[in-house]
Amino acid sequence: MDKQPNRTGKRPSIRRLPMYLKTLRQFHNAGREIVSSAHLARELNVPQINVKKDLEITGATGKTGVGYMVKSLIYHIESFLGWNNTTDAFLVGAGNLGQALMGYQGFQQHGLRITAAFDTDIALIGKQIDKIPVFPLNKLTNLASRMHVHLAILTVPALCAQDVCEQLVKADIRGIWNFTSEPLKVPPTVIVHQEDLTAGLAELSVRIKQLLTEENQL
Amino acid sequence: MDKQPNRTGKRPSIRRLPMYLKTLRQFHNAGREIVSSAHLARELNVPQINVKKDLEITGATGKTGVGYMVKSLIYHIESFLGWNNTTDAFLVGAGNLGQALMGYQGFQQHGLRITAAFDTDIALIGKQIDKIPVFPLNKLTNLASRMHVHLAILTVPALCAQDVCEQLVKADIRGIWNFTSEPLKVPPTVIVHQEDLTAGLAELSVRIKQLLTEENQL
DNA sequence: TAGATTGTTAATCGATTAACAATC
DNA sequence: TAGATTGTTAATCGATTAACAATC
Repeated sequence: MDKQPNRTGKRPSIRRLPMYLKTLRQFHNAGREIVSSAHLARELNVPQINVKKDLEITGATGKTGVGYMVKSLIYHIESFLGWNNTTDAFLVGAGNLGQALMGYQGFQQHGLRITAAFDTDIALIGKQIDKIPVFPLNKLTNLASRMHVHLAILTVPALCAQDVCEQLVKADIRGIWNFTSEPLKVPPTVIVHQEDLTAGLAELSVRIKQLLTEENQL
Repeated sequence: MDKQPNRTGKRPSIRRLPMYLKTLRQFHNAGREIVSSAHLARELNVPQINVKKDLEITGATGKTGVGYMVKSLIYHIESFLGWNNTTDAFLVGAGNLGQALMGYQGFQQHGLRITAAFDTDIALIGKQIDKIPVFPLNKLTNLASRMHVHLAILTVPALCAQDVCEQLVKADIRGIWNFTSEPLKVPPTVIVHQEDLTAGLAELSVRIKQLLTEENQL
């Protein structure tokens, strides 16, 4: 019987996949057809065994003694992440951060298209930001069902995050990419992915502290 | 002999600390003086044993049978993260994302103050964004040494990231919070913290795919 | 054949979870 | 005394690293 590769697995590996994908696309554009895990490892400054294990979870296979087909790796990573089909998303909260994300062209390369933005600020409503129209927040439920959108990027002020979140749930949004610092309460049928800048800052802070104390000990 | 708590440790725990800190500050403002790990756990929807272990790495201690002093926990978390003293930072690249980060008031509560921004865009230079002055990029080396700044937030376009990074290293910047998708090459005396949006998107994508396939199996 | 590199299994390491004695 | 909760040690789980046979 075929052994199934672990298709559920491994948060850390999943987080590393976009990095491989980006490099592989560059290789592909440069005309390279075959690549070894050692080559990718060198390029990205990651241990080679790590690369091999990460690629494994996508179900990609290579040829012993040769390497992987670049095209095949790209295909397997994209399929594994669901980035071969574009997913439409709404952006909720067209402030500074929201506008920054609307301007980020990279999303479309990662299977994500922001089709509309929503805000309560009258100065923004009716405008287009990076070709994305901004609608009043109360139109969201209606448009979500009409446009079959089930993914929302939440970039509103923390204070109204839970409030807006409940509107999203009512609009049958199933995935929320939460850029606010507010932990959202949602029913189990809705997924929240918390994007937490302060977590990154905490990590950096500790590393800097360590670096400084090490130096002082010299 | 005293046993030293593990002060180096545990990336995942470190990333969770800001969340505890935020809640504890709220409790403090509400006049609460004592809190148990179980209470924090309930509030934040985290397993109680997890809370206890996370707090342990900061060196905080409580009273058996009673709980922790809120003030003491805040103190220990802040000290552990180095957030009791404010660190000055430069923001490099005052585009959409850069402006969003300048506007994020939360940084100051996390020991971080952006004292100046840098860009090559003449339209931005000389302006103030959220009270932060924008200087030409070529002034960075000079100002960094004069203002004793060793931390930079990098929000330039990916294409010039490595280039700008090398200028930062020359300016004796020791920590770089990298918001570009470009993996930076730096000497070992410099710390880079990679803030990778596509990693978060990858995670969310996989979780949504799983949710959808589970539902289809019903 | 010799060298390279995957596929796969085993060993190590680190984080999470569980259990329980100590004590307020 | 009884209940609550920390401090601490042990058990489990998962991710990383190592080793090596298979094979192009």
